[in-house]
Amino acid sequence: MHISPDVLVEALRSQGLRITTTRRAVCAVIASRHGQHLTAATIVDDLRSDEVKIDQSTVYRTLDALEEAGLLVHSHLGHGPAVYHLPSEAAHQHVVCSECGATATVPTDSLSGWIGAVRDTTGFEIDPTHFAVTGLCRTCAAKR
Amino acid sequence: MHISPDVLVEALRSQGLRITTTRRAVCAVIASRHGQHLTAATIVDDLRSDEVKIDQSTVYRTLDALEEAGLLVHSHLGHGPAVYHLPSEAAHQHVVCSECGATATVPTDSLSGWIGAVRDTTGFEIDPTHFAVTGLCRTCAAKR
DNA sequence: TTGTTTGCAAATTCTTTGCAACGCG
DNA sequence: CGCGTTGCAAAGAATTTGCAAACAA
Repeated sequence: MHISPDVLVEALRSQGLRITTTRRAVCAVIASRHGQHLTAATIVDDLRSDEVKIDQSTVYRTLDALEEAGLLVHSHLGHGPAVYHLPSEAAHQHVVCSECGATATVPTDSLSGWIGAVRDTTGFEIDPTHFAVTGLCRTCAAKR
Repeated sequence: MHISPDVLVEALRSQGLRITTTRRAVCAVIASRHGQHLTAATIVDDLRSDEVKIDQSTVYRTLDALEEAGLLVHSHLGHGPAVYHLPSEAAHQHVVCSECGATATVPTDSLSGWIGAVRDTTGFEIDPTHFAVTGLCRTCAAKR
């Protein structure tokens, strides 16, 4: 249930990218908060409160680099910022309450039948993890 | 396969809202382009080229009013602006190609099994139409 | 008249980009 | 040293908001 920042750093290196202090720092945050819904802003705040000086554009660029290296994926939970996580945790579909913002996840494989049907009828190869679906959580649905 | 602008206008009236020239104009565009993927910007452009002077903020506010009246729904096709359509056409799920932006739709009822499973396991009542799912269209998938 | 709407401009939110200075390899 | 990276500031895209003037009821 833990990942070492080094894995991320090494992957950057193997892509021919330079290992800088800021990239190390971003990798450290991702590793330490592994499993959480990380946003670019969260990372910036985390680092700044750790007295690391970093610009948000650098964070976005580092996140992009990690994503191109296949070490990170992001998804969009309704409105608001994109969330990043390790691909190993990505085999789930995000479900967000449009009323209160609560989130839940369901295993993506429960959608495999539907994905196959879409492929057959439209030719689209669906990646259900990139965007969340919205709905109402139990509490908000009850209020209606 | 046609809707009269009057239906929309009357619905606004029955909500206690005032019928103004601009609201009529927005309703007219929605009615005339019924079936298409309408964005706020499209409506503004349409009206302006029809020599109707209207501000985008007014369009957004009118769209909100129509949506609250239950006459319109919007969904998010990946990045980019929200698209609006009549609820009668809403019983479909949007599928967008993350590479080229091509869209397809699939009937929502093909997802009903999954929606039921999500309700049972998480308590969430999913509205699959509000956000599109992304993937690769046949052409872009073939390029990989 | 009076409370609702409108237009305009400015603010917001999230993300990207141009560019000169910086620092890894 | 040279080119990839960074910080900064500004640009962008989509949408929202504050406010005084305009207008429907």
